[in-house]
Amino acid sequence: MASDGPRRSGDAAPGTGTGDRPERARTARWRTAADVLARVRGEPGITRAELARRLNLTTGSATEITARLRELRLLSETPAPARGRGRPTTVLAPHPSGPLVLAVDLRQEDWRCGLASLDGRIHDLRQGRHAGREPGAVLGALGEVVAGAWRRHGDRLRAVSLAVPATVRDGRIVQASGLGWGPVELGALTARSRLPLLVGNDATLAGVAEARTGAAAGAGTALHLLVEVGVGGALIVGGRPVTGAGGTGGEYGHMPFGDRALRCPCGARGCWDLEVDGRALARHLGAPAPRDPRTYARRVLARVAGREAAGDGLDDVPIEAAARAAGVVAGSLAAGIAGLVNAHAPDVVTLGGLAVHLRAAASARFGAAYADGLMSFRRDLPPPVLDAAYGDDGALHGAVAVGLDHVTSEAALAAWADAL
Amino acid sequence: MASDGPRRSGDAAPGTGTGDRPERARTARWRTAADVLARVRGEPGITRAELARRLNLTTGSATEITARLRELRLLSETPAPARGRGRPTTVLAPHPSGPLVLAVDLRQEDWRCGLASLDGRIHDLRQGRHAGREPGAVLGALGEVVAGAWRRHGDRLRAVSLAVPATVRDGRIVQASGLGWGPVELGALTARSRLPLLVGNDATLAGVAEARTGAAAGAGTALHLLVEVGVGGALIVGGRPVTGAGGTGGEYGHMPFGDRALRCPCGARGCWDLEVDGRALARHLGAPAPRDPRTYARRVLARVAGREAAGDGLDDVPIEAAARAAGVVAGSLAAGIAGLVNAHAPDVVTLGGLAVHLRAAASARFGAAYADGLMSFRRDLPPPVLDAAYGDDGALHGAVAVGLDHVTSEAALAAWADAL
DNA sequence: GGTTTATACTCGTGGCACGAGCATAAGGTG
DNA sequence: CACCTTATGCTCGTGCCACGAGTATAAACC
Repeated sequence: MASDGPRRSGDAAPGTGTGDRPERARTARWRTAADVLARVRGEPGITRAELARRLNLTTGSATEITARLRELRLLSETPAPARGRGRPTTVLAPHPSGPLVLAVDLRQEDWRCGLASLDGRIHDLRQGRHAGREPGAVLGALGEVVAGAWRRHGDRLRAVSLAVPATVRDGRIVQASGLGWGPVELGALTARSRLPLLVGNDATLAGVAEARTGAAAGAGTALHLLVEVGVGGALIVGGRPVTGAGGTGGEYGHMPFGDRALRCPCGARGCWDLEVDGRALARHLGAPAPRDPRTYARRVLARVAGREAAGDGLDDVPIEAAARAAGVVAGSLAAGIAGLVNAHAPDVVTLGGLAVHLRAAASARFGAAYADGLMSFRRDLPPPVLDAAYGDDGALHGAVAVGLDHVTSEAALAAWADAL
Repeated sequence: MASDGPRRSGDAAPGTGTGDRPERARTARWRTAADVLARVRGEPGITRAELARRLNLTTGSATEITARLRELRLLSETPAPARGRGRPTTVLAPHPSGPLVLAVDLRQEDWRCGLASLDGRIHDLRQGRHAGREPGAVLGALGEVVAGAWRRHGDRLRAVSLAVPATVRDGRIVQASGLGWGPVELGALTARSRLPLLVGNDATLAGVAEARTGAAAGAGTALHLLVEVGVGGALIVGGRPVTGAGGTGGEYGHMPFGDRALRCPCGARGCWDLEVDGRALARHLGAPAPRDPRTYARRVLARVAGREAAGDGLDDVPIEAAARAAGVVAGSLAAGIAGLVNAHAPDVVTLGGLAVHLRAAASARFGAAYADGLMSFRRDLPPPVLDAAYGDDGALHGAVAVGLDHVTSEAALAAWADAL
């Protein structure tokens, strides 16, 4: 098969060769090691004995492989607290001088970054506000962040993983309406350090985080939907997002679930986007289109929740009207979700951003519209719709996850070992 | 456990160990063999030298592995036609006494089946009409087919792969509206032979066939849509369909792209289903709902194409009206497809069944609605929409593909070798 | 202090792919 | 027709990995 989405190396696609040297065995050899590291990440604090059971390793193999990984500065072992009889085992943890991933979450107003070790824990969290909105200024600041981490950690830093509030194609930004950006190249961020740069959409990465270790943990197929201005999201299968050609998928807000008479800024018609955010609330309230639909929506929903703020500019909006509008919008959201559930049959649906508040503001209406939109055979056991566990931190944790996937791939482990 | 980490060749369940013995190495050992067989299937008639290049094998490894696979009755080698200088190589083909898969396509009026060898070629194609519509009668006949193949081929038969025009959950039919069936167990088909039984939706499997070796061959992400009564389909990523929990996904026809006022027999509202098939054509023509929407639609579209058949019961329908109705319906189909393309960003879209004729009957309207529904950044290079290459044979070929995936899995190869 | 239990360690074995060198079967050339 | 060129196949020693069986160890239990 041709090159495509899930870029990583040790992948599905019984396709053509990797194109590299005859180094087939060189990477294949790391298969078990990669599995071990994945397990350590999935269950931080796992003991060696437990690991061996999970992976069906004999004790001999476990001894060998942990020794190897310790030697390679990938894992460290510390005595585990005794539990009952038997010889004490050890807890597996990332090695203190093992590989690191720099995860960066670029947001509309600011950025955040953190260094992640192999267990997925984030250290050294930093943040900063954008000085200006221009791509050059923002990327300059991020470039400094990358350079700083590279200076401090040298070869321990193995990848940079970036979450952006934008449509991403082949590692480049196609458009970021929230930032007011058109196409932006990102390669400069790691040009000097030559680190692998992984770029993903923020909603997609938040979905990855939820599916791996968040509210949808354990789900084979999970659907994450993030509402802010419009709807973004991702379908995550086996922990990997389905992002399509070039990674531009996940634009769920541009399915025609809405009024065909409305033209969306994206260029299409009837987009779901227009039915579920602040713009929709304003329409239903007879107000003009808000300049900042996100803040506007939060204010309206706060009003519904009885937390009216003075000077929110909504003094003339009665609570009943706000509640009605929220109900309609929550219904549109739920109906669309039901359609997506019909099509994709996720085990769980997770909600992020405004969607959480929208549902809370009109939960009965939401639940009714959800049930009403499901095919009847799905109603016996409909996929639960859960609030995101990571809140606003999903994108950063998702970036960590994707970065570590890369670093613990067979090829990357082989490279790490080669470098001693 | 949170599905996570780099997922290897295996399958879904990224979770705990396989649950089997410590037979980790026993199956892992077959990784390269599985890759070789996958390649032989992907490129029937491939030579040994070409294979080695594709998989980055040294000539020594190629010698060893082909010898092993020949010994195991998985592959056979025949001299390849010489091409230029150099020592002649051999063509790899399935072994004459290698494993076989029985693929069965259960359709509304009849069934078809064939035996497939490792290269995916179908031998010994048979078919039969259903004597009665009752599940018992139909499954009885299919049981005979399975038993017959098992008698004839014994242990060479390694799996039965079944395509059904139904919603499938965990290998069972949930409902098959075309057949008028409710839930149906299928395990009895292979209870005696104890063969693995793989069950899939027909539209999903047709999509698999198109994505592997049909019109979408080479696509990393492909979307297949089949219109008959309503719309079925599948998103295929890396050759594997995204079928969700229990395999019930792919019900694209039940996304609310349509008129929210219309209640669908499925229980939901506004289903796309209702906008794109014979029922929609009848509505737009002011005719009562047809009893057999599929035949009705074919007749209307034949009329549009100028192939009016006497006695088709449409004598009072002017061609212009039929063309108008077809245009509206083709537009609805295209608009929905555009929405799905926005959400999933496939490399290619393939059409099956009525969808092909619908588009042909109103190609301008279809093309316009498709473009109009795309996000503007997708319009530069929109995914091509192609007619299915396999026509009505997609489901059977897809069943073959899935069956062979199973048979050439590492675990199945280990089992085949153990049985000598 | 002895027993039980769970786990770790040692070591010989088999399997696989590799790499280097040699062998072979064609086409091309004079 | 002898000889060269080219592409490929074959042999064999090597390194690496996980296995399995047996042995050793460190705790809790009695």
